Amino acid sequence: MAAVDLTTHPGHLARRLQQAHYLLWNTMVSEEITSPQFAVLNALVAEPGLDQRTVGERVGLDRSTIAEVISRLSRRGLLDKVRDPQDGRRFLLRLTDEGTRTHRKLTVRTARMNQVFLAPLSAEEQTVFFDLIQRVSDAAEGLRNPTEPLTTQRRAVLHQATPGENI
Amino acid sequence: MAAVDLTTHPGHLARRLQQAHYLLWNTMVSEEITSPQFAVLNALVAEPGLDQRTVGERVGLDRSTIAEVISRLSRRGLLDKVRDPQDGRRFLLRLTDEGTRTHRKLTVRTARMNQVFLAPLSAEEQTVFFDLIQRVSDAAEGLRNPTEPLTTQRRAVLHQATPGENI
DNA sequence: CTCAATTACTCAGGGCACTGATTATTTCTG
DNA sequence: CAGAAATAATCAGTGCCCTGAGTAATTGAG
Repeated sequence: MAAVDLTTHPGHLARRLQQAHYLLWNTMVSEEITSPQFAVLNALVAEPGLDQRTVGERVGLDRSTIAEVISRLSRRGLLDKVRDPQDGRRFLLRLTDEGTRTHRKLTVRTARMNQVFLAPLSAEEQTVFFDLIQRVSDAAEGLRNPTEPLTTQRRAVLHQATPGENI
Repeated sequence: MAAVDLTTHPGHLARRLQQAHYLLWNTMVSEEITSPQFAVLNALVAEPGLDQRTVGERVGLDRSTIAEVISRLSRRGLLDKVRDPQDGRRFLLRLTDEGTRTHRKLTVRTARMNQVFLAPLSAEEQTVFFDLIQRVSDAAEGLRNPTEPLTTQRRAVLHQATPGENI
């Protein structure tokens, strides 16, 4: 009888929100190209010639995930990967014509989907929605991604242990 | 130059929010038990003896995912799975003592984590945050999960095509 | 009562997401 | 300049998440 109410758990809500979005994307935007893939295309439309790691940073994908996503996009012929002559560690990424066309097409559909997705909220509520989610995400990101090395206080916040217990 | 601003895309924000949560969960709650796994434990504390499908419904996991999650929890000895004598298709699920202990332990840590996660928001903002996310999720869920069979209007909303284009 | 539909679960397959370890290249330092 | 440290990418491993297809058991209609 010590069950908690998950509707007050932001993590659970976040997961449900993403599932809902996934679903809508699938029916309204594309079954081929996923939302993270679109984010990568979009980043490369804005800044052609970025390297893999930086694209990942722009769209919020870690080194392993971005590698997979890019490999799929490359396999589909939507982008080209060439070694940076200036720095042999990097691969420079650039959309193909097909990639650019796909991005343009999906941009339209994505806008429509966002409208449907956000339809339950008024215009002001939508603004608040964006603001609140962003603030929470940024703050959590900041906890992990220290400007200064881990402070004693932040360490305390993150790792306060239940005395004598560990999972 | 037709790149869009992803910070106004709810799907992108939802993904980032979930990533942020995942991270915090890992450092503040458990590296062994995931948030969806905790949700399942929680559902079985509230209603012991549920079958697999119903647990999935309670916590928002589809048939395939719930099967995997439950198989992991069962492998770790946190729950028992027995065939329903009344209905040979079902498996009835029940936490072991170890499962109950784990749930109790994680409940405390989860509460602490939620506090840290939501710290950037005032109390009123937190309420709004929950409300907005829930309304959006429920609405999207409703689009897919028809009470009445698919209406012409909803079909129109979901599948309006760009004339002459398909991905 | 029998056969068809439904229901619970499983399996195969594709994609996202993270960590820890490894490799290749560049950069920094003594 | 040589060796150490840092950086970009890869790989292996685990887990979540969905769809479509398949299996076994139950239910329901004729």
